[in-house]
Formats: sequence, structure tokens, C-alpha cells
Amino acid sequence: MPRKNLPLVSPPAPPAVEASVPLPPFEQGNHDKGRKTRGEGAIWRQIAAALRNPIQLGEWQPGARLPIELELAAHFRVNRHTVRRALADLARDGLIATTQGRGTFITTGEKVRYQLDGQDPISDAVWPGLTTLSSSLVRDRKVEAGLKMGALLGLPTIHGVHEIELRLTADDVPLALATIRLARDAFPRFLDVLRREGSLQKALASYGYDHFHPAKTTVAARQADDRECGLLKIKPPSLLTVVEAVANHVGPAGSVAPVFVLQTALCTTRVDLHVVHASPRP
Amino acid sequence: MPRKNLPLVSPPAPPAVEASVPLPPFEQGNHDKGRKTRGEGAIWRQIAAALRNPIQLGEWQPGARLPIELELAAHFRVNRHTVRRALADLARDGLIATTQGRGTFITTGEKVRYQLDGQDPISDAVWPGLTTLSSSLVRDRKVEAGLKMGALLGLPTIHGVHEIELRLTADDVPLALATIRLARDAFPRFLDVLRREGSLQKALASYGYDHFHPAKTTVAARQADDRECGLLKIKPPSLLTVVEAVANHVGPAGSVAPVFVLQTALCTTRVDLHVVHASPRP
DNA sequence: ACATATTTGTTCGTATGTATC
DNA sequence: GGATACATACGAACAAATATG
Repeated sequence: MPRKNLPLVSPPAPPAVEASVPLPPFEQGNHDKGRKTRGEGAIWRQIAAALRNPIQLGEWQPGARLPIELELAAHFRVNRHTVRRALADLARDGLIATTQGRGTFITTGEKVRYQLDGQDPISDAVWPGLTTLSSSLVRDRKVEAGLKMGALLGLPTIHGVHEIELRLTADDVPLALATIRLARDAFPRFLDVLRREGSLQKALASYGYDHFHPAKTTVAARQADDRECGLLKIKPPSLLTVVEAVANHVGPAGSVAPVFVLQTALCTTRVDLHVVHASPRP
Repeated sequence: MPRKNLPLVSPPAPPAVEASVPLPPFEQGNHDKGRKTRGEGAIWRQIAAALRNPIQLGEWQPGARLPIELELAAHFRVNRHTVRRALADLARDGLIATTQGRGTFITTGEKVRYQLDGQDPISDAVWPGLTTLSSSLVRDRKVEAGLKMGALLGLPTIHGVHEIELRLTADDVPLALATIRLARDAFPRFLDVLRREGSLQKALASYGYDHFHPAKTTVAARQADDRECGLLKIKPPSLLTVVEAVANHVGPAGSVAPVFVLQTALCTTRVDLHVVHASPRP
């Protein structure tokens, strides 16, 4: 049963490339006599650096398997914990991926492009070239707007909001989690409408909102929590790049009013964030 | 010798607030009999979650000190390693900061605003409201343009570029590292000129380049390496938000040509990144 | 389908190095 | 210099997920 190949992004599980990589030689600095830290810095940092080089130079094929931890420990003449510390460092940078029971593999560097174009925050153009993008509903909550959210949406202090989370996936590879928050008063039965219309854009249009413009866009980086890791099929500690935009509705007279807040948490190892600026002013 | 207070951003070394925080109660899930993992997930995750709550809710004062690791271990009835694993998780998120020999402290959440306004990538407006910003030269190298850099700058395959790195600091707190890369041919003795003029803007203007516009701006998140940690007075594993922009010079006839690449590595725990979009199209 | 081996994940214990007070 | 407290490293054991027969 051949698993289909993923054209755009690398799958969470690497393909069956099982060639083990040739390890770089390793001199343990000036090994005074026994062990412990030497002048060169911590041993696990030296090991991480020794492994980082051939990976970043592309000497090892993506999907290639590293020797098991005990072999690495024997090669570097250290305890298995020390190797694991170094591997954790590489995994944080997305250079390798470890799976319990399977092993440690070199990851690929291919990334999908996500674009902030300064226009409609939910238009399809934010994923240029990605034809297989699909979204699925993963959470739907009714919450009370906090101080911050109320201020962003221009709501009174106590106000109910929809909080709907979608997972964006291409070729079975999750790319991002998008959360939209909007006032329940203004969008009654929004979830039903969203299910019926099939896309945020159409659902909003059916309420009469058809032209948006982003304001107050912020970008932040943070770690994914356990829930997000499960949804995105990644493992902690993985990074997310979070783009939060307040969408103003643009009325016919040019009036603007905040309608919803869209928060997109991009899986950093799989997505590149691009900002497209307007043309220069004359 | 009273150390001066830092008005805008929190100092790397917390003030002398030594009130130890009251620890949350902790029930070890369903402790089968001895130890090892229980159904609730890894113990260090439970401890991290238990500590994360009061910090994120703001119940503990910024600068407050946590009990020492051995006390935490005794409180949670686990080994010191298990506590350290949980603390490392919080430190990655920037919630706490540990210093060898001193202790573990709650960090503050204040952040400085850095703004991508879609106009001149080196104008002072990208740090709105920050009056005490100063920059210092931390590195100057002459390198050969790689394939990627050559393509960005529109250079032939082999070409020398200046690579100049500045550290941006406000109130003795490092905020970011900015690296500018430009062709050596077009900017002879650039470093001397930069030193004489005192700012990138003035130095570039003295070569006749006075009006820029960003193109191909990308945003990425990654870990700071050891060198960057030293310059920014942070500790690994800390996150950087890297903004890379190609600056086009805008000529009198509206012609554009790439002149330099500016890469700004923002210290994620101290800086908020905002993207300002142009006005909506009519 | 099931048992077994392999491989990573977690925890405890112990010891020592090193920065800070 | 001494005490305190975090940083690093080793060893052992077991748990959990995966692969293999």
C-alpha cells in the first residue's frame, strides 16, 4: 500500500529512507582527565554543533535516519542524556524530528508561503500557489469577551463572542490553526451558516459583510501547547508564528468598523511568513 | 549606588524584589504506587502547567523570586531534574529567567513596539514612542555574496558585500540586532562613512540614496545562538523574531533597484511586532 | 493477530562544576 | 573564602510507542 507522496510540504512521518548518516569525528576539547565541563563550553553544545554542521550544509539527505541514541552516545563517548540534550536542541530548531519507537530523522526544509498582503485578511491570496488547502472545524466555543477582545471589537464590557477555530491543511499536512472571534449579537447562528456556506468569506458575506481591511496586525512567536501540537501533528517544543489581525468592514461611504479578529497560528517549521507592502508613494 | 530605574523595558537583572511566591497545591494525578509516568502525562508537564497558571494570570509580581530548585522538588515531591525540566519549559516561553548562582525570577511582560509600516525600512518610525533608542556597532565583516544574497541584491555570482551588525538598545536593555548587507562596490569605505554620519540613513544618503521602499519582507522565528544571546543579554533557549527586508531605492523616475538587505532580529520577550497596512482601496 | 525486540521518553539518584552573593 | 544555587554529566531503571517476526 504505497503512501502517496506529498508534493508541497514534508510529511510528519518521513519516508522510508533508511540510510544512516556518517557521523562527524569528534574531539572532546581538552579532556582534562575525567569528564564534566571543559573550557570549550558544555559537551552537549559541542555535540549539537557537530551535528548541526552537516545538516545545515545539506550533506545529509532529508529523511535520513540518525543512529540511535545509544550509538550516538558511544560515538561521542558520553552518556545518553548528553546526546539527548544535544538532539533536543536540534529538534527545537526543526532540523531533526524524533519519534518514540521509530528513531531520529533529518527533516526537510521546504516551506509553504503565507502572505500578508494588506488587503482582505481572509482572502485566498494569503496562501499563494497552494491549491490543495482545506480547512476543517476543530473547535467552537461561546465565550465572554475579555477586556482586550472587547476593546479590539469595540464591544461593551460584557458581550458574548463566537470563537471558532479552523485547521488549515494541505496534502494531509496541517499548516496552521485559524481562530476567528466575532460578536454573537451581530452574527446569530454563525456556525450553521459557516457550515452551510463552506467558507468564512461566504458566511460573512451572507450577513452583508463583503469587504474587509485589516487593522492592528501583530506578529508574535511562541511555543505550541499540547492541544495545538496534537492538532498540527507536531511535537513540543515546536514554534508557532501567530498573526493576529482585526478586520474592519469597509462600508460604502468608506466608513470602517471592527467586525472580527482573526488569529492565525502558523506552524513555523512548515510555513514562511511574507509581508507584501503597497507600492511606494510618489 | 542606586541603580537607575528602567522606564520602558524590564532589565535583564530583576530588581531586588525578593518576596518568594506562594506555590500552588499539587496533586500528583493518580499516583499508582511509586513513581514514573501516570495517566495524566509526564509529571514535568503537570508541574509546568501548575506553575504557568499563576504566572500568566499575573498573580505573582514580576521580579518575584521562585523557591530554589530543591525546595520546588520537595514541594512537588519529585526529583530536582523533574523540576528543572518544567522550569526550562517556562523559560523557553519567557515567563521566568534563571541565573546561575542567583535564582529563578518571574519576568515582566512589558514590551516595546516595533512597527513595519511599509515605508522606509530604516526610518525611526519603526520604534514609535521609543525616545532612548541607541545603536552600537557590534560586527563588521566583508563576505562574498552567496547565491541567495546575490539574488536578493541583484548581484553577479561572485561579489563582495559589507555585512554590518548593529545592536539596538534602550535604557541599557538590548532589544534587537540589525544586520545590513550591501555591495562593497557601490559603497566604498561604508564603515568609515557610517561612523562619521552616525546613522544608517545619513550614511546611505551621503552616497546619494535617500528614498527607500521595502520589498520581499519576510518574518521568521528562531532560537538565538550563543553569540546573539551574549549580545542581547539573554540566555538560550530564547526566541528571536527575524524580519528581513530588501530595500529598493526609489529613483526620481519611479525606478526601483535593490540596494541593501536589512535583517532585524528582535528579542521576542522584549519586543512586539506590529504590521501597519496601507489605507483601504476605494 | 500476537508476542517480542527496538527505540525514544521519563524519572530517580548521585556527583561535581561554576557563577553569584 | 565560604555559602548558596543553578548547570552539567554520569548511571540505572522502567514506560510507552513503534517496528518486526
